[in-house]
Amino acid sequence: MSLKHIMLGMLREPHSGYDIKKRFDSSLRSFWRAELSQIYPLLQKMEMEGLVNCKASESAIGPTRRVYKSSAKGRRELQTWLLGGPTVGNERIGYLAQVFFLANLKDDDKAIQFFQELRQHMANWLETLQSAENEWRTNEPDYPDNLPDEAFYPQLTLDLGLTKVRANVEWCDRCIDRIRARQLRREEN
Amino acid sequence: MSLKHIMLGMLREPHSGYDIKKRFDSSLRSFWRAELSQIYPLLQKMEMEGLVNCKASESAIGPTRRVYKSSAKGRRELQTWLLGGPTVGNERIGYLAQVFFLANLKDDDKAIQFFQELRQHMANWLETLQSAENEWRTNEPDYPDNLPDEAFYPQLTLDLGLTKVRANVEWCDRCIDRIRARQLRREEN
DNA sequence: TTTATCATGTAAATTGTTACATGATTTA
DNA sequence: TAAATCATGTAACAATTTACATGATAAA
Repeated sequence: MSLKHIMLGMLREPHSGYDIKKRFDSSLRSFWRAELSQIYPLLQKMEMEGLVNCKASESAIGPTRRVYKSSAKGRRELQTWLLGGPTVGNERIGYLAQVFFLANLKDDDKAIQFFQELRQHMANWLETLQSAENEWRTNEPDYPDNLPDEAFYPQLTLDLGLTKVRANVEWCDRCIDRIRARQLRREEN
Repeated sequence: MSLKHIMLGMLREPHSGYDIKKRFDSSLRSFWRAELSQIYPLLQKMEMEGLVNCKASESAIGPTRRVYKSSAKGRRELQTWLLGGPTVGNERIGYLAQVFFLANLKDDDKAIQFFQELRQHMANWLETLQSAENEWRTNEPDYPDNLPDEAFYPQLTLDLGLTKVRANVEWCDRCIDRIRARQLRREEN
C-alpha cells in the first residue's frame, strides 16, 4: 500500500489532509496522484493504527485544521518501505495502451491527431517542470547537488521527470513523422 | 475503465482469458498489467453487456476454452476510447515515490543500494525489450516502418519503452555518482 | 514423481474514483 | 455577486490484489 507510505513520508513534517493533497498536486504529480476522498479516511485509519498523531489547529478561514504528524511507529513503517527495495513492475500508462491499439482507428490522420494532442500535453508538462526547476535553480544557490538530503532526493525525481517528458515529446514527433512517411509510401503505390 | 478497452483491443482477434493474460505478460507488461482474477469476471460482464461474444472450444489439455471476440458494439466502444484523446495524468511510479522520500534512510550507502537494485531491474528489463526487438528485426524484413498497422503501432510503444528504460538505467548511474560525490564532499569537511 | 503449463473460476479485502454535502472568507 | 480557496468529510461505486479452489497433461 504505497499511498500510506507516501503519506508517512510527508508526515515527517506536520500536514493536514488538505496540505497533503496540495503536495500531491504540486510535487508528486508526475508519479502519483491521490484524491481528498482517499486521503481523509486514510489519515483517520492511520491514526487508529498509531502511525500518526493529530493536533487540532484553528484556521483563520474555514473549519478547524486537523494537523497530522508521523509517530515513531509510523517512521519505522516508512523505513521498512524504503528498505524493502524499489517497487517496480506496476507501471500503468494509459496512453501507451491506446497507441498499442491505434491501428483500429483505420485512419492515419486520426492517429496523427492523437499524437499531436499527446505532444501538446507533454510539452505543457515539460514547461511546468522546467519552470519549477528554474525557480529552484535561481533561488537556491546550492541547487542541485549541495541541497540538503530532504530536497536533494526530490530533485533526483525532477531530474528523471524532465528527461522522460522530453523523451515523450521527441517520441511524439518521431511517431508523427513515421506515420506520415507511411502515408506517402501508400499513396505512391 | 481502461482494462475493458484494452481487452476490447485484443478481442478484435479471438482470445481466451488465458490468452489475454499471456499478452499482458508478453507485450503490454511495460505499461499495463492485469491478473486472471480480474480478466475472467470482466469477460463475463462484457459478454452480458453485449460487447463480446463467446465460443466454447475444446482444448487438448485442461478445461474447455472460452474464446471471446468483440462484437460490433464492442468495436464501437473501442473506437470511442481511441477517439477520446490520450489518457494522461494517471502515471503511477512506485519507485519514484520512494526516491522522493529516500532522505529518511539517513544512510547514503543504503540509498546507493536502492539505486543499484533499481538499476539491476531496469537493465534486466532493457535486455528483455532488446531481445524482443532483435527477434522481430531479424525475422521480419519489413521491420519497423513497413509493418502492417496492427504491428506498427505496437512497435511505436516498444520504441518508447526502449528509450525510457535506457533513460532509467542512465539516471540510476547518475544518481549513484551524485550521492557518492556528496559523500566525499561531506568527508572533506 | 514433482513441477510447469493449460485453463477455468470464486471470495474477500483493499484501493481508488466520482459524486455529494457543508460552510466560511477572500478575490475578481 | 460570483467564483476561487480553505477545510472538513461521507457514500456509492468501480477497480485491483491476494488468496483460495480445481483438475488435466506434458516434460524434467
